[in-house]
Amino acid sequence: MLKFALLGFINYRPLTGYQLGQIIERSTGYFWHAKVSQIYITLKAMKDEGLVSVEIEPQEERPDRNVYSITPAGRSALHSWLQQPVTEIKPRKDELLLKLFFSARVDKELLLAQLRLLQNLHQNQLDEIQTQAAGQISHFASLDPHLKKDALFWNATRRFGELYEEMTLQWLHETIRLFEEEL
Amino acid sequence: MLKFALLGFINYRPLTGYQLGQIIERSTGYFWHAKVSQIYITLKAMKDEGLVSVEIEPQEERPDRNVYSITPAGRSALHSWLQQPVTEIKPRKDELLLKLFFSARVDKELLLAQLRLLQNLHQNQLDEIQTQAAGQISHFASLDPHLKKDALFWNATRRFGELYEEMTLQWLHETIRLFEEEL
DNA sequence: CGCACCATGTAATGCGTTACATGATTTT
DNA sequence: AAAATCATGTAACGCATTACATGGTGCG
Repeated sequence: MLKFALLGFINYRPLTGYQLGQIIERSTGYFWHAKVSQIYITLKAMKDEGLVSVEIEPQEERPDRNVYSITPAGRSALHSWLQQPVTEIKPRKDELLLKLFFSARVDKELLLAQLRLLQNLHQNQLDEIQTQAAGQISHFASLDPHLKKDALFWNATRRFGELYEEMTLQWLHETIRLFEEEL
Repeated sequence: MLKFALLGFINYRPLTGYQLGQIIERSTGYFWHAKVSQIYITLKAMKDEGLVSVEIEPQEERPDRNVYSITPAGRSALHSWLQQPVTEIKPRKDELLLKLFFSARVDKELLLAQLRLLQNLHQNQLDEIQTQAAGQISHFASLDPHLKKDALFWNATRRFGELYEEMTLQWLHETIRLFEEEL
């Protein structure tokens, strides 16, 4: 899966593993992520599969940069992946909900403190999505008129993140009130 | 992590790996899941750690049942895990959003068909959470008056699932309209 | 007749994380 | 003086999936 995320970005322009790490963190961060170490491993596998080609840019005083470009095979793999519909809901894993599920015997105040801390975290996340992420999208869209349509899609995913955080905040609010009253 | 999910359920009563698979599927399904094969592996590791003990119930005509019970060490591990707060938002991975992010050049009708299919899936999921899951909770709560408080927590996690599905349906609705008008 | 259920498990593979290693440059 | 940035990678470990293997019971 990470393979296709990398392919998607390299399809815009040639990139190094390091750059991919930064781009993913700043753009798809709230619905897709990867550690740089894993990106390096995956890129190497993609090269062996023929999906990308590498060009080594020698540098002085720093390790050489490995710049990856998409190949025709890579482009066709990306396209056929994009064509394939998502036909089922992939189950998620949420550590907080798992913990909460079994928390009937945990101290009430500890629990409430924990939920209030999460309110802060999610409020910050929401703010970032509404300002930084939105700004990022309009910035990149302005670089090239061909990216106008792409920006529409980037924004649709950003919008999901926004709604998700708002929903989570609402749930936290509800749950805190419930626990305050019923425990 | 799965370790604690299993521990949490075994803490209610002794269970086999097979039963755990069913229980997880029916109760925590929308925020935590596991394949039975992985459950067997994890239970064995937990036994070696001393968190659970096994009793083998011989059966005729069927494989013997391995019934796992929680040990004092297991109980203390569960408690200390429950005490530890979740202090950061674990990044999620959403295949649909990843695909959508790069879908600017995908055929409009294909895309809309795909999103409408997802509307169905999420509507079904919402229905299940509102009927089957809610019923499951009140059923188990009625078995033992000691579980009243637990039911409050089970329901809080169920409520998250409900809000999540409602939010997703809203986003799908929004996104479909946007694409119908702007593409 | 075939499928689902009960009940356990192993082997191969893939994906991901954490920690480690190197080392100069720029910013705080 | 310390931390972050640039830039790559390996090794060990943990967790998850898929496929395979066994084999009786009960339902439509």
